Amino acid sequence: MKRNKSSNEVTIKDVAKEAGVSYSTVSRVVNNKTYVNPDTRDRVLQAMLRLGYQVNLHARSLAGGQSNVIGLLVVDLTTQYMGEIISGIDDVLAAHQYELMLYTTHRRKAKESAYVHMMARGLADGLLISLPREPEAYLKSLRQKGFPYVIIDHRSEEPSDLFVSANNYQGGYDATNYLIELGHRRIGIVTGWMDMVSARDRLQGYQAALADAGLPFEAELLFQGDFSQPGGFNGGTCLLELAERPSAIFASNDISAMGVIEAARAKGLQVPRDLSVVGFDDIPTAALLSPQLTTVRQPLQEMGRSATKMLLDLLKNPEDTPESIIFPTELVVRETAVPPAE
Amino acid sequence: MKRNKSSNEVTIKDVAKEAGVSYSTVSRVVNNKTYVNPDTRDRVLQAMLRLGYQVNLHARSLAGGQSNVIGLLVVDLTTQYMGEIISGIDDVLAAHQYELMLYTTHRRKAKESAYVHMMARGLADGLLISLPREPEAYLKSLRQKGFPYVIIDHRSEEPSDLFVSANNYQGGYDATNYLIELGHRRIGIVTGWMDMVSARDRLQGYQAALADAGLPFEAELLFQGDFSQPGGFNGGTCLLELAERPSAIFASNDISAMGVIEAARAKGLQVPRDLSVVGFDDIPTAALLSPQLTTVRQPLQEMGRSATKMLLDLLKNPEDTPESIIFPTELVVRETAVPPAE
DNA sequence: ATGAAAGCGCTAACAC
DNA sequence: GTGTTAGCGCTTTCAT
Repeated sequence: MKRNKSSNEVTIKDVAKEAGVSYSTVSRVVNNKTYVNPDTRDRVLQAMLRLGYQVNLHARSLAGGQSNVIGLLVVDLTTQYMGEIISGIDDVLAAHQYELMLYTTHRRKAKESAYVHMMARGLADGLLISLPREPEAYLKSLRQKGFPYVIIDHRSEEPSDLFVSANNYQGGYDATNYLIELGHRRIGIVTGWMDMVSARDRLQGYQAALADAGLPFEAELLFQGDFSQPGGFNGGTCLLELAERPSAIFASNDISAMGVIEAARAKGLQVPRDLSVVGFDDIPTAALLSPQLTTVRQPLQEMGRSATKMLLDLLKNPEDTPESIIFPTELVVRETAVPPAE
Repeated sequence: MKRNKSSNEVTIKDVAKEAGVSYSTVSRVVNNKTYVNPDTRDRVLQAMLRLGYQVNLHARSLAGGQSNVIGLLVVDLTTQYMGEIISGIDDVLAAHQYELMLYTTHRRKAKESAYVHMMARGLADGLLISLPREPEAYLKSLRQKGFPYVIIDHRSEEPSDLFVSANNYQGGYDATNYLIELGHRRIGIVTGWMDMVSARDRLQGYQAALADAGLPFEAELLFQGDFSQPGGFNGGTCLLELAERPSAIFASNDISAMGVIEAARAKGLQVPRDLSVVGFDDIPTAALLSPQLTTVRQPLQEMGRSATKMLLDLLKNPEDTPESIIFPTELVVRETAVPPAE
């Protein structure tokens, strides 16, 4: 079975013949790194146009060139959270003629590792890794190879790792502190996946704010969520069934905040009159809900953009040592948090 | 500059040496199509494991194999609409060990064509094209090559094209008819991009419903939108400034319906009391708004899944001639449309 | 059942 | 400045 896919594809050799030059000259024109006589270049360009030549990226990559593809590892594509990040990534990739190859892990650790290895095998020039679940399983081997990667939304403990993140600790602190300042004393928290640093940081911010205000941290006010709406719903339901019900809940992301609000409604409670809620992320939907969601904003698009820029920079100048970035978060005061009733 | 990327990568030859066989045998084991002696196979498998072998997809593809990559062309990644479709695509791709390569056109026609050609050049085994803007520019060449592709959400006029779509005409009809049945007589419409068949179909459904009810189609009640929230806002604003204001508006997708609602609010009007609104798509956010959006549901995930299945089927059995699918739409009655005041 | 060898299309030395 | 040539890692004949 001879390949029929590319059988009638025009290659560099066809162009060479058409232009009456050797095919390495064509390669030079295509890559335009080395100097080529303007006349020759023109002839080649003409021939390329006439024949409708297109590089074969596989061949290029195999031959030692670059693939001009960036791999992106994501847990799940369907969230607005990811949508925002990806749009940032895509912005800068498009501006630099890079392509995006997407791998969705669906939160399966095994896949995470398999994908990373595959991409690092030549498919991609560099890797963007978002929300890694078990990074140590493969990051070590990437490091050994010197394969470039940047982690998004994960404050890596490994000093040599490059990452872009938001200040989750401060965000958690601010959210909680805002509720405290409004007068709340019993403040519940619905956390995210606790195997993620960002989720832990938000929790620690919550605890620190409590401590700074002289408020006790009570285990019964903590519900381990999973950054999902059902998770938020369950969390909200549990917390609201407590004998001494919290007057406010800090949900570790907007989606779970929406779940919490749903739970409150299911119990006949009104938000914010009977329960104040603060989320995290500030996804586009947050402003569209009614009441509009008070939340902590992290600059997701910007994080995607920065991570991508860092990676491309690394690709261009392997000697560079860019610095990881931690973006500040910002409390966005809207309608779901008010002083407690009494 | 010798490639450093793959310098220390283990290849098929390393495995061959380790296992004491020729490297074509290793290839056979890897692809396990031809028969290989069980013992030999075992030895090779062991060696692969020991060495941590991973195929180089570029080499495979170059040598005439498949890339196991599906290309997806999208206008814009950030919408929930796309998110839903992609998640459907991703579902079935993951189940079949295919990878997803994403190309975002940002609505630039030129990019659309360039990308398609590039992918068809070997990067991808098949193409999924969503919301094409100017398909005729490149579909012809794909057809000539016999390169497999499926179009998503575009009812192609070309009989040989394979597509998956929803019944946009019926959806538009149902939405409008529902408003008519509620008692509305002046019903505005905010359309989508009119170069898209689906947008035109929705409009025609609207017109047909009007006609069937003996209602005139008035040009001033039509606003050409662009499927965006600002577009919906502008449309809503214009329509609500009409001397004789419509009592209901059919927005051609949920996002622009949200814009229409925003416009109504900006004018001090309440939805649905002063204005009924019906959207299209039923994106997840539609149910989260308050009031909840009445809309026409199209099964986006399912559309993504079906298209992908069709494509993979085509890849497996090139002789197959699957049929294009038009999914039924479904009116989802929620809270934004009620009988007109009076 | 397995080995040998010819490319796939391209890049990057190396000559001239 | 341009041509020649040796691979990149793999699949696939063609032998044996």
